[in-house]
Amino acid sequence: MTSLHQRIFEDIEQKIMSGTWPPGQRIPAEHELEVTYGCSRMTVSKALSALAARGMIVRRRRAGSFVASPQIDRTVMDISDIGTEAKVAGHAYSHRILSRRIERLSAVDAAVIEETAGAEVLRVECLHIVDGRPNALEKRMILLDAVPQARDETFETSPPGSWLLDQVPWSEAKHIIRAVAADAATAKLLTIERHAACLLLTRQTWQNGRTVTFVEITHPGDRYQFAGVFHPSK
Amino acid sequence: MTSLHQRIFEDIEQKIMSGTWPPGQRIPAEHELEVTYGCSRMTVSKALSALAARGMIVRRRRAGSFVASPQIDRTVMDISDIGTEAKVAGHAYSHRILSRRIERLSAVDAAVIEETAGAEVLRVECLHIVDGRPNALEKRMILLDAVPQARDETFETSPPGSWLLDQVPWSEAKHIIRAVAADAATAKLLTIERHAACLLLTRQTWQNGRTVTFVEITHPGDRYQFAGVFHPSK
DNA sequence: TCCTGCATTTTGACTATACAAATAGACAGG
DNA sequence: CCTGTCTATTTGTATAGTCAAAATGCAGGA
Repeated sequence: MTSLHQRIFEDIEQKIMSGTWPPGQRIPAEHELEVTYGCSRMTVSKALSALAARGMIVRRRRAGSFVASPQIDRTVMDISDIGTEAKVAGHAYSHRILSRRIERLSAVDAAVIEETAGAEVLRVECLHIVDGRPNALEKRMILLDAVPQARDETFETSPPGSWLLDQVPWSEAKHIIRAVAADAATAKLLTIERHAACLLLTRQTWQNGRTVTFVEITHPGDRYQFAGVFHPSK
Repeated sequence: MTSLHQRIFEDIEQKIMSGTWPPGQRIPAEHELEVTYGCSRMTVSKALSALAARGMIVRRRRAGSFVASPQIDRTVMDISDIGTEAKVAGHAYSHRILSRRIERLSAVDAAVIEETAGAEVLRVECLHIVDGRPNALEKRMILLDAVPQARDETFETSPPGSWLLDQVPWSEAKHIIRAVAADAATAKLLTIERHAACLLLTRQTWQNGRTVTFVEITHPGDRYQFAGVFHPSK
């Protein structure tokens, strides 16, 4: 029922999503795929073009086609500092792990993320510091079923978010953005006043239908914003 | 330098963006475009497929290809009520125009939206009410150069946002989302407490490089959220 | 060693054609 | 008038080629 170019598309997509073909991996040339799928080059090309349009692969003449690096954050929107427009240049970034423990998913949490209660999760709290000021408080759950290698990870060298991006090459994500008043603990950590307006970003990430991680990131409202440009073309 | 299918794509896109071909308009069949551009059907098809992938046109066998309805809000993210998950069914929606006046763009505002000072703008303030509760305060500027027909529009029957969607078929948009504390006036209008956390959505919309409108929409933080699902595939 | 130019590979663009699938609209029958 | 059928149109998918453009990596020369 599904067309051939669609099947090829999904086939390769699956290989990329599952990590079988990691970022940077070279994809067989059109001519090779033409043979493996027993079809014409146009059909292969159509599938690869679609993958390129989605940003999953990068194509370069003579060099070949390569699995692109995942950029989940970028595809959604940029998170930029309100004050400084010069966001590209020299940011002093650091992070601090506040807590880290393994526990079993409570019934309430399980309902929220729509997974089965009792599953082992790694809970991490992390404070992100940019140019000396705390700019985000991250509360994360990582499903150890999906990412077993997280069990022994301390996240000291690289924060949970970017560490996960390396471990789980591609995924599906759902974002929710809300405005909330800071509670006492959050206010203290972010060095803002209690009840100050904060941006709360919630992101749940799946890989092949299984929840990988669920994270709540609180940004001080007066310092950060989400921005996105959406054009029909280009 | 640009490829032919790309030229066809841009050609048709321009006709749609400018409103020459309004939503619902039927696009010449592939066979006709094949003649007008003097190329093969495959090339035309590639351009039309790309337009369909971007959601600018809808294609149906035997019927033809049609200009799709603009859905700028949808392409970005859904705005959903936090409380009720049953958002599809019976919402009692109404709006109230709080103020409406034509003035010239101040130097400060001109700098913000990167347009020339002195341009005539229509300023509208509008309160959106859902199920009896105010859910958004909208402060909008409409550039009368770009939308002259707004001069005599009262927005009583249809709020500025949806009215504009009808007038300006397609556009480019930039969104910024921030968390802010409600000031006294806003709090009163939205019937929330002063300093309560609010989601502030700022959107600037262009058509063919000219600013059409600039709007700030304030939502009560405890009642509303922005949500978006982003998947690499499908 | 480093630079330059060239050959070869790989993607990009396009043509011309063929058949399949869907369905709008015309037409016939009750 | 309603209903089912048929047909012509239009898009969807695919093949099998050609020529062009890019650029890698090698070979040869300074």
